[in-house]
This record gives sequence, C-alpha cells and structure tokens, in this order.
Amino acid sequence: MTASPRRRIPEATVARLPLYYRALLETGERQVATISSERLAELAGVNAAKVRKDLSYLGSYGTRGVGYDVEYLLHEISRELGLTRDWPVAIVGIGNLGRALANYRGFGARGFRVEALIDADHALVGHQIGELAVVSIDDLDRVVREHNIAIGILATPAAAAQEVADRLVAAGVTSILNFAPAVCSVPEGVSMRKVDLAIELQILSFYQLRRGASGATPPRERTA
Amino acid sequence: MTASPRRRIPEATVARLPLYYRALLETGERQVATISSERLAELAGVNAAKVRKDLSYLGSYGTRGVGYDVEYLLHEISRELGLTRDWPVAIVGIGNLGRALANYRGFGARGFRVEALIDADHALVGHQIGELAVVSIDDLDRVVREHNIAIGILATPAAAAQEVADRLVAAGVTSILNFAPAVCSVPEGVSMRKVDLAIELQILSFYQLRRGASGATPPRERTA
DNA sequence: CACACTTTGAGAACGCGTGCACAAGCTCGG
DNA sequence: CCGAGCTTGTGCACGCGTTCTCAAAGTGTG
Repeated sequence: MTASPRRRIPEATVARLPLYYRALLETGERQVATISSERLAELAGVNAAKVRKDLSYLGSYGTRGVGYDVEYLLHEISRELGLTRDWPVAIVGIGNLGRALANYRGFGARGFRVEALIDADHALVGHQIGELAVVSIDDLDRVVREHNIAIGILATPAAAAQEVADRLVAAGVTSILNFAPAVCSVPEGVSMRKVDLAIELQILSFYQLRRGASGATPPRERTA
Repeated sequence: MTASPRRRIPEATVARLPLYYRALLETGERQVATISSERLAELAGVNAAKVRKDLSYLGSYGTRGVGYDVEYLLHEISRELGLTRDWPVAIVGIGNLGRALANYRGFGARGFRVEALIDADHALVGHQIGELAVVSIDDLDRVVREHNIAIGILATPAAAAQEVADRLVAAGVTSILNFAPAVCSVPEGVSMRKVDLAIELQILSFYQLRRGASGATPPRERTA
C-alpha cells in the first residue's frame, strides 16, 4: 500500500498537511462527519483556496456542495504523511533540550516512538529518563540498526553536530531533525530539517525593532 | 548612521541574516579580517549569489575584489537584527520544554535575557529554576510590564495557547515565539513565529516514506 | 601606468507558491 | 424532474525569491 501521489506534492503543501491533520482530528472528536474547506481553513489558520488546492494534490477527496468527509480525509492525510505506521526515533544529545524532547508527549501521539537516548557524556550513560536509559554514543551504530531507526533527532552542542549527523547517516538514518545551532550537511538522499531557537528570536527581534523599540508604539509593518 | 534600511528587506533574507551573523562571529574569532561571499556562503550553508543579494539589501558594505570586512559587516547585521541591545524575554508554561528553554544558554549569548518564568500551576509557583523563580500567571500582566518585556515565549499545552497569547498581547508583548501545537492568532502589529516539533517530524516522515525506505529495508547509500 | 585578476552589485529570466474567479458537480426542496 | 443554492476543483495571473550572468570596481604586479 504505497502512497503514490497523483502529482508531485509541493513542499509548501506538505508543510501544511500536518495542520490539516490536527484540525481534522479535533473535528472528528466532535463527531462532525463533513467539513468545508472554509471551516478547515479557519481551524488550520490558512485560507480556503489554499486548503482546496492543497487537498487537490492528494486527489479529489471532496464532494462539491458538501465538503470533505472528515474520517476519510483524515485517513488519506495520515497515509500520505506516513502516520499509519510507527516511526522509531533516536535522540542524540541528552542535555536540557534532549531531555525535554525525551519527555515530550506530543511525539508518541503521532506514531513517533522515542526508542533510544544517546549521549557522549559517560557520566550520563545508564541514567534513566522516563522508560529509557541513556546509551553511549559508542553504541550509536548498533542501537540505530537494532531498532531500525530511520529518523534521528539531533540535540547536541553545535560543535558536535556535524560529526553526530555523519554517524547517524552512516548507521542508516535518512531523516534528521536538527536542533543544534550549526550548519550541518548531509548527503543526497537524506532529509534534514533545522530548528534553531536563537534564530527564531533574532527574526522576531528584527521585526520588533522596525515596529518601534519597546512594545508601546503602534505597528507599521506587516509580518507573516 | 543609516537607521532605516535602504529598501524593504525580504522576509527570506531576514531569516538568513542570523546565519550570516553566526558564521561571521566564528570567522571573527579566527582573526580573519575580510571574507568573500563565497566563503561566507559556505559557512552559512547557502550559495554565494544569495549571500551577495541578501547583503546588498542592507547596503553596499562589500569591497569589489576584496570581500566584506568581517567586523564591520558583523556590526551592521547585529544592528539590523536588533542584537546591539538586550531583549528581556518571558517564558510562559514551565513544563518539560519551558524548563529546557529556561536553562538554554543560547539565548543569552544573543542578548535575549530570560527575565520571567510564568506558569498556571500553583504547585510550581515559587519553584526556582536557575536564577529565576516561577511566578503565577495571575501576575503575568504585572511582571511583563515591570520588566518591559516585548518578546514572549509560549510553551504551554495547546489548549491554553490562545488565551495566554491574548494575555501576553494585552500586557504589551508584541512578539511571540509559539511552541504550543495549536493554531493561535494575534492582532495586527504583533509578530508570531511558530515552532511545532511534531509537525517537523511529520514532514520528515512524508519524505521518508517517498524514499521507499520502508521499515524493514536497510539504509540506502552511505556516502560520508 | 597598464594589465591581469578578483569579487561585488544588480539586471534579467525563471520557477514556485498564492489567491482570485468561475465552471463543474452535488444536494435538496418543491 | 427541475432549479436554487452550496462547495469543490482548477485555470490563470501575479508577486516573491532564487539563480545566472556580467559590467563595474577594486587590488596587485611589473
């Protein structure tokens, strides 16, 4: 049951599918059977035309005059996003952030099961966090292969990021979510998404500045 | 002293300025006086043409045949990003993530000083985290005003996000970094950036699926 | 001073994503 | 069975961002 898209799905659309998914989940829980693109747009925080275009990339799952069947659409999106299966995940770098991620409930709910916690600090190895014990980075390769881990979360200091990324890739990981504040390259055929908290704040700071320094002055620029 | 940009700086460019900033910092520490767009591009993980175009929005700070003066460019970018001043920041929602953010060193280094930790759980109020004590959400308005906080970090559960955002805005916050997995709207004149960890994983999952790396299949190629 | 070499800055072409507008298609009431 | 009323699906135009390309402008050498 491989999901074969009718057309190539634009990256921007892929990034919105999870929003629709979440909105549909909430809607489904309220026993609502169908939903219009307009309502879905509202729940997802986008506009209706975009919703329709996005969903049309998945196929014609709507009914004109009626809307979209919530359960069916939910199923189609989750299949498209690979949420019908479980993804074993490893977190490398069990510092402040890594520990928070390890305890984060939001992952499991979508089929992302954290199955390994890896750190270079030997003082940390063996330490129990939730239901998992931290393992040494020396065992990275073995652990990744044993659990068949395809997705890795990188939460190390910047200096270690590239090396750990290389080791993850060498062990067979093909998707990396990178929290380390460092530029980090992966070979063709491996996806990497970056989340940099300090950068986000700097972007906010930029627009904050343009608005007039200290939160008292009225706006002038529009931001996304 | 050009206090305002020569032209409107594209959003995409703004998002890359922090990358250049970080790359230039590292370069400056190595006592390198000038840097070419090509080298800077390499360090920032983009291409040289983009670097030149981005920097040209700030003004003509380069010298043909030579490159950019590292210290000068660093100064110009930090001014543009508002990193020459300190930004007091409040974190609302002191759960796993909020606590990790409170302890994160990366913020302070860029002038973002966490000055308030706020939570709705009365059992948590008064609890010391690092150098700060958690304060009640009942005091949100007072604390935000007292510390002149313009930037808020939202790390609450999804259900509370919109209400807390509203309260932050009411208290004078005009920039919000939202980690809550919920759609959340703010009035015109307030910036909000969203970081959703589960969504990032779902996007990775999508591409992971398309690569044909089904669960059982071992890795593809290892280059590195 | 002239010339070879380097590197920036920007004009122009292109591609992707967004939003508008509307035809196509469904439901339902009479 | 027909027409009114919705709502989807998509063709199209537009704007933003990226990339290519090259003239302009600097350096260094003999």
